[in-house]
Amino acid sequence: MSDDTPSRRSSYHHGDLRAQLIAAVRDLVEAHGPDGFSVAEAARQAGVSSAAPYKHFRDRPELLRAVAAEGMDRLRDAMEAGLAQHPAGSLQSVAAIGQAYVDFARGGPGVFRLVFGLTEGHEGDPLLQEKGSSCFGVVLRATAAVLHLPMEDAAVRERAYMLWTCVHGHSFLTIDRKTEGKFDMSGDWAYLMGISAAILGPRG
Amino acid sequence: MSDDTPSRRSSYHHGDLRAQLIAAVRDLVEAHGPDGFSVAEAARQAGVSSAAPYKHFRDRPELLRAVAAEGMDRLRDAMEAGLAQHPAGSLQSVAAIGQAYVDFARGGPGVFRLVFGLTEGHEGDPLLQEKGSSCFGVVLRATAAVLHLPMEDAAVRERAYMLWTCVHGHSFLTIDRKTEGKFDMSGDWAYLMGISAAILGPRG
DNA sequence: GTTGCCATGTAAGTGACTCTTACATAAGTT
DNA sequence: AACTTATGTAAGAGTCACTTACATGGCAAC
Repeated sequence: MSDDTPSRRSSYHHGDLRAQLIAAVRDLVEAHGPDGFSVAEAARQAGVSSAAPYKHFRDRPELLRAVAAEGMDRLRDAMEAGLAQHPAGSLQSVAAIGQAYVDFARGGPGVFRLVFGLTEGHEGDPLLQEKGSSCFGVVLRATAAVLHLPMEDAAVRERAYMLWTCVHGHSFLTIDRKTEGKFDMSGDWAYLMGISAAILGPRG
Repeated sequence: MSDDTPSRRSSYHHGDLRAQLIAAVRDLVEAHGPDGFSVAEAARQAGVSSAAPYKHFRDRPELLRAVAAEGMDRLRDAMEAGLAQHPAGSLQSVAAIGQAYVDFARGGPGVFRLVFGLTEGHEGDPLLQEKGSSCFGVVLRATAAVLHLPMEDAAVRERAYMLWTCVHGHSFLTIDRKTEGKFDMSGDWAYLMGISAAILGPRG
């Protein structure tokens, strides 16, 4: 897998188990889905006993939550990068955020499902809640710029939420293969520009 | 649970195990999520040994698939009913389909996640694929009526797909509680009419 | 340096789950 | 009445999450 982290163990103690477990779980979730993953298998990949992970994570959900949090950071960074690629206030900047979102989902469906799937005990996790709001903030900012309105405006929140639902739904339908015979887009971009224009108006 | 199906067993054979298992699984999935469900618990609820279900379903995924298929039928019926409540070609008729979709998700998040979640081995199931297309057909029909275009028109497919993604995304974000601080709709109807108007134009 | 603390590892075990195998029971067919 | 088939049980193999008791070694205080 990863060769920059020494899997050979010089001593009794591992030294980097927590990070290596998260990496192993990410790979496993990608390979077998959030349910298919097992703590025992992750421990095996890290070369430790099946009890060792429980020194770093209270239980299975907490381990998954750590992976979800890390994934959400990557998602926000990607959205931010997409936004920065186009002039502020353009429809393209909004579509680019959507493209980053869809790419993230397609590039790692397992983690995406984990991030947005309410896997076991995510409900009230304030960390994930806050990271989610941070992602939405990017959409909010881009929307406000297009509409020439302050971010706090109700219309901005409304339109931003509409955009979010579209892109979220498209991402899920894509990775869940529910779009097979229904609508074969030549690419995501046409779809993303289409909804951006429909929801924010054809200006930009 | 259900009192119309006799759980008392007069004889060695159950007589109605298959249907009763599906009902038990539906309840369990609703109570503990698609992952929290176990075949053993379903068997226990039906009052049979833990090996009995395997006479009716090859494995766990096949049992879940049966529940998903039944759920998809209910979804299509609900969408159809929503469509019929408003004059053909009105934005209301489209919004009503969306409302049925959201209600279905909120009313049974477990089954909804099961239906649209690619749980284990759904990928190529032609039955679910076909039932999904049947659901999309309802949206397609309503969209064509609003746009005064034939169902086969590319624009109709495009707009119908956009509507689907929005409603699907809204449903998922709602049941996954990702919408907490972001956008508190007074109800779904305003949102549904909003996206219908944005995507299909303000006629209707 | 020695001593003791403590974070982090292991071994072994509990109870639950999926799914298999071998067998028992009933119901219909010939 | 005998055969076949559908549908149940009992027992068990293999896996998993998680616990408990114990082992190891890095590090601070002395």
